[in-house]
Amino acid sequence: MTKAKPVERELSSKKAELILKGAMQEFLEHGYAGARIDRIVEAAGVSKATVYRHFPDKESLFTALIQQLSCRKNLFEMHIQQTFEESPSVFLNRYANTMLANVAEDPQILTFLRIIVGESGRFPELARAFVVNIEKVSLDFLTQYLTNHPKLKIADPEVSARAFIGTLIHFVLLRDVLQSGDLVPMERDRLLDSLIQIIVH
Amino acid sequence: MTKAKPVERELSSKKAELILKGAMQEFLEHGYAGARIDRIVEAAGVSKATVYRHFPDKESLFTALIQQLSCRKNLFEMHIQQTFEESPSVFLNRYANTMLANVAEDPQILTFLRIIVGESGRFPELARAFVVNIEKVSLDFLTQYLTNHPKLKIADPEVSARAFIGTLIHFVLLRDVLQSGDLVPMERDRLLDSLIQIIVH
DNA sequence: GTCTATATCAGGATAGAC
DNA sequence: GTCTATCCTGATATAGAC
Repeated sequence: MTKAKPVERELSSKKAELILKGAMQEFLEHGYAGARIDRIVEAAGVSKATVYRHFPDKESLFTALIQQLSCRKNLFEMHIQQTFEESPSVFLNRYANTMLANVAEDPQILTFLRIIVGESGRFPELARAFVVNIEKVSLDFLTQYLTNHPKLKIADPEVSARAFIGTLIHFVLLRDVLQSGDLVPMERDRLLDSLIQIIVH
Repeated sequence: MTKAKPVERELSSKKAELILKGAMQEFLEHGYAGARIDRIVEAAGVSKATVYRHFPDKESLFTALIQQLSCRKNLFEMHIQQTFEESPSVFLNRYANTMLANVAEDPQILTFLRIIVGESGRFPELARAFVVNIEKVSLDFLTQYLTNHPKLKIADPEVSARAFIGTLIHFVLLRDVLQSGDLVPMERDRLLDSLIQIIVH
């Protein structure tokens, strides 16, 4: 033990970040089986050998990328102000609109959702990371809110939270993910207003 | 015009059915890009050339198969008795349980859902066929029911139908598709009972 | 550590005999 | 209409120079 290493080594070198960045667009656009290492190489501007020096194989690169994305994408944007002085209706409306706005302004979220669901049979760990990092966080937060707000007397807040988020996810699924909003038309504001009425009584 | 053909020709020959059957397990198991024509050939017990004589290419085979499945799979089993003598709570409970039972007893439905969502970016027509044949049918039916049942006075039945089905789909998505029921636990009967309370007031 | 060059093999699709 | 045999492209992964 002559000399301590200054820093153990930052988790990913510059090249590794380039690779992950290139891999992101490739996997999101083409899915796992459809993704081509050659295109990742080209997008990242590195050689193929470098990719394989950083990641053992295609599968590892894929899971590393999606795990990272599950932490970063915040479908519901949790930094929302939560004050009990505000009426539940107003808060829930802002909460839902924030979520819908996130989806609208970041189309990558849609392809991310498609991948998570589409590959959930072959990569269940990725699906579970998504649920823990995004769905569970949202459900727990909303359950707490519905439980604790002094103006609310909700019989089963956990189910109400599920109904609220489930309806929103289903709406996004039909309209944005499956691109079928015209086949089952529903105006956003009408859905939110009526839904919130149902939830808060 | 010497003699009329006895029957114009049934839509698909025996071989075509074998091919579709083999294609079903292959596409459902591996997705579009991951599916291998060789394995379809093997499963169907025909030669590769025969496949290409019936279907121009892999994409046509895929869309033909999924379109067919969208007509056959009846997620919500529409043949439910709809009588207004029965209370809404009982009916909705049976309706939801029928849907959940369908999912439980036919695991192919799950892989079917994964494919529809996963490939909805590249094959939007398939997603739209699914929405028309399954989602829209269910939403319209339930909207009618909630509108017309004499015991119900629902402010916005269309939204209530969306909330009901959306919550169920979301439940199936988390528990069965994403295989994360243990991460966000929720007992089925509790969800149904509380949800129905919310919907029918 | 990174590149160039290549091994190895499997994919979708087709030609031509029968 | 169906099969056998094959073409050609492009995939993942690695060897070896620098």
